[in-house]
Amino acid sequence: METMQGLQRTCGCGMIGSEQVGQEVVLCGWVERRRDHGGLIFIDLRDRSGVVQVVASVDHDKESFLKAESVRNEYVLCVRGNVEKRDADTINPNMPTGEYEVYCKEMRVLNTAKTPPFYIQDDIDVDENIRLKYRYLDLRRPDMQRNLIMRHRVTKAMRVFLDNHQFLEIETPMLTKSTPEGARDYLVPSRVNPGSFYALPQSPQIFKQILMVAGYERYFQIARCFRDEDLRADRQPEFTQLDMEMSFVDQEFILHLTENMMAYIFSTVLNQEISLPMPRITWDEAMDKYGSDKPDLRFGMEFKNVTDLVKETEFKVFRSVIDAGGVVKGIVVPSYADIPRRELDDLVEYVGRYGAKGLAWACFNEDGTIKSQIMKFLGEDTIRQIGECCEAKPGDLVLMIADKPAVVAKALGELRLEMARRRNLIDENQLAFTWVTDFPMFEYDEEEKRYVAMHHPFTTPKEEDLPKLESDPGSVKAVAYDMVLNGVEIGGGSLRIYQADVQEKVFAAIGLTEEECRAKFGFMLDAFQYGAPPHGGLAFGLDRLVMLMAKRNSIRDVIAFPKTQSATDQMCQAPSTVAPRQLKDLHIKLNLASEKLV
RNA sequence: GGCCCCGUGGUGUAGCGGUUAACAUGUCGCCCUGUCACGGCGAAGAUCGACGGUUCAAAUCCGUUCGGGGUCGCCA
Repeated sequence: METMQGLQRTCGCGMIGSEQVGQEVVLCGWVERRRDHGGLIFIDLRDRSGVVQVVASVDHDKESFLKAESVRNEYVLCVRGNVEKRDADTINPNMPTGEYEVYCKEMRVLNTAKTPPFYIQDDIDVDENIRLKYRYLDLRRPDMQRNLIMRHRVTKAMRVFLDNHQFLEIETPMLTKSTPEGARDYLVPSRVNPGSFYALPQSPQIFKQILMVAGYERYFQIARCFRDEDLRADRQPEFTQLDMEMSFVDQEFILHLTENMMAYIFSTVLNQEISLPMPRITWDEAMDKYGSDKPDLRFGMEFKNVTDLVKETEFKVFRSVIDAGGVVKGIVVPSYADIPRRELDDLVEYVGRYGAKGLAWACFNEDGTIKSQIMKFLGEDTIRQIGECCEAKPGDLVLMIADKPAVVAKALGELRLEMARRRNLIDENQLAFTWVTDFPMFEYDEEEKRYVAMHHPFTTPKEEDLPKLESDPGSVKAVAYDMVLNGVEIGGGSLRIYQADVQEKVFAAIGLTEEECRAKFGFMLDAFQYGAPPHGGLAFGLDRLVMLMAKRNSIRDVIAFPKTQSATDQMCQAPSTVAPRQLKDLHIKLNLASEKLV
């Protein structure tokens, strides 16, 4: 094996261009491919900047040619040679550096490599498990490098923008106090305090609010957060937020500032302009029209409420739903009146997964005729009225669900998305941002039989709803907002409560006693008695944002070392058992079911 | 906790009661001076995730289990 002694890298492989022609360069990188033609060997040399073709031939340098014969994929090389423009008939138009090549004068094999389990290139089709086990090879692939480079550029743009707006980056603790409400905490046992545990933060929420009390006025942090819940394609047990908080501002200021930041990020990183201001929709309207608090606005298909048209019907299915306080809503699928019967059956099953007990359909055929399985119950006139209400044109399909409002929202909302995907109605290049505002303050938890904070209990209720905190908590709206992009929640926040009497009422509404409040966040309530300024903020999910910007389907593709669905790290095999001595130090005694003991 | 999909040479797949377990690619050897998914010739490489059952016979059927993915619940 050789060293780089005496050689200094001059540029990246992907940087080779017209300026270097005729010059001697020193390149370092990995062998992507070797093509051996006998007396002439081509090596595609790759580093972070890209790939360039290195030529080793007996005519130029016998010694490096002999080394090139023994080189294999992913060997680490240092090459000294001259950059030449290729002859016109040997140019490779598929390669950014395809007009040039480097004639090898000296080759050093800095390291060998085992044959990798998969090719280090884009568009590979390899089991995710293998990719995660050999993450260092997966990360060597150009598209993964692009993703992580993009992630870096996004965080850099955030820092530049926020610094320009007088924000300070301040770190908050990783070892902190377990908070009630919300997700399960990851716990860390304390050695010096037997029986006590730290929690890893679910978010820096309380600390950033205390920083406002402490007079820092504008704070941000690119913060790691932890939640011990089940994983999804867009959910990891540890993830990263851009966390922000600011004092002496109102909702308008926060929305304006952060949407400008988002425009700056997209402009800087992707060279894409976002038109501002972003559209806004209230939570009530979003639920009413799209059945979701994170509507995908890249396409229409808004819900139409047809309850009034069918409320007098004798049709038992609708009748009983409406009598029980339910609604009947429909969506129009454009130009799909000729939907196959089999697909309709399939859709019934699809909405069933989201709790809908059935699916009513009406095909408004091109020739003016109508086909519907509920025609015989409602009559043609009513079906035509439904069509008019939904603004269905000839050739369109109307799909309807009758159920409790929450079930209609969920099932019809998912159906709307599914039909848009199936009918190819989504423009993948569109960026549909929207703010969703005026979230409910509380939602009712059926399991615990009490109200819980929808956002978190430090969110301020809308001023005009304060009188309803005790009498009708379910109707209280909060000064809370989410930023949504293409149907994905990428950020959310609120104005916070800074007055003790309001905070007390909110705690009371979610059934927290005074003692519980003291025990859980007495320190925060204390802090707020020493001059808490009005403040608010929000947090962006960095992983999801970068995932959307990089057009990936999973946040695992924009996280260097992600975990699998069972929250394990396939590369380093975490979590793992520990030595009895470590447990003893931590005062921990395991109590595993006997069959799980080794 | 529920539901769905996947697991066969290094990698990706085919095979779905009896096959010499097939194909592509990679790997190794020899040849090749303009390739770029180079090419030609040859070779090696799998007890079909694991365990148990049914059967004369199991990669194939059944059960259990492990691992991966998607999703519902969950995720203030």
